Amino acid sequence: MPDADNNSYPYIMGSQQGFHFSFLTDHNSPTPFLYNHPKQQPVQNPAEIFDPSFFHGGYNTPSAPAFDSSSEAAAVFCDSSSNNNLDLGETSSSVAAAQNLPTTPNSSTEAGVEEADSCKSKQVKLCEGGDLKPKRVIKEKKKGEKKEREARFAFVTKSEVDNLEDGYRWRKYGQKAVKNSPFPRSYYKCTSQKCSVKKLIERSYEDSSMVITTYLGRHNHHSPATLRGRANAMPAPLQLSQPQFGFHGFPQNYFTAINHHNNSHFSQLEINPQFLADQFNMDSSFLQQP
DNA sequence: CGCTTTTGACCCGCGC
DNA sequence: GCGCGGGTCAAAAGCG
Repeated sequence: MPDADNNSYPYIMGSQQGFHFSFLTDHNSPTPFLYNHPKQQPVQNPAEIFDPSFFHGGYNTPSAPAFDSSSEAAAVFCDSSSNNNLDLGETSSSVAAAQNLPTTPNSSTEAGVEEADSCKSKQVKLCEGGDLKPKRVIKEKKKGEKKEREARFAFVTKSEVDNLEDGYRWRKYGQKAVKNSPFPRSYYKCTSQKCSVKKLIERSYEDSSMVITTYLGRHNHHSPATLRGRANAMPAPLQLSQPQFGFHGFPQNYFTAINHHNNSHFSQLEINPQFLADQFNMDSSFLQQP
């Protein structure tokens, strides 16, 4: 990994039909293209993390509102798994770091706790009243049991639309102020039953025209858009052959670690042009290094 | 009426 | 131990 202080971002860019991509990930990983925080365990299955199916409905859908010919899209990988906690913030902070975004404290705690709630105590999770349902069910967590970190994938898109059409249906379940950013982060879950994929969306503090989208987990079902045949609404999502990507190992030779970001948490990766071309139905000749 | 969004409270890991 | 910050829950409100 030469040139540890190379701060250029992105390293690899590609463009076609008005779209521009860039890729980035962590460097502290046994496998170059995996995000891996120094405190986290190595990722076991790279294929679980890099799931190109996340591109569905995105980069090859120039007629979709968020990806019309006037918009640009930059992609960022920021993947991880096998962590003992679910630190979603890691992703966005990583992305922010990748973009050299400054950080400031948010005001999540300035909202007072004036309301008289008998559930105030963190130890007492039940509301008053014997037969009342618990206000929040605390899942039993075995001691020493490590929570699997979900596969994650993030990219940055230049768009006026926050929630980009990706062919899946999402239900918003939260919104939080982001440290040092005037823009909140929205939390979405896939509405499909038994699918626990989540999506985080926030707008870049540095460039408000850029939307940072982070996916966590893998869909265990097909895109509803695909099933419903929305060819008229938008071009068919990129179809990727599962045997190549999903569960049988990722073709590592598609990537080459080049260097890592100056914050020492990132690697910048060279992506095999042919691979990218294959995935985006592009002519590999368009790929170029900045 | 059912689904989604909003929003404040709660949970929890981490750094100090 | 405490506070911060990120993530999640769930009741209420909104909407088609």
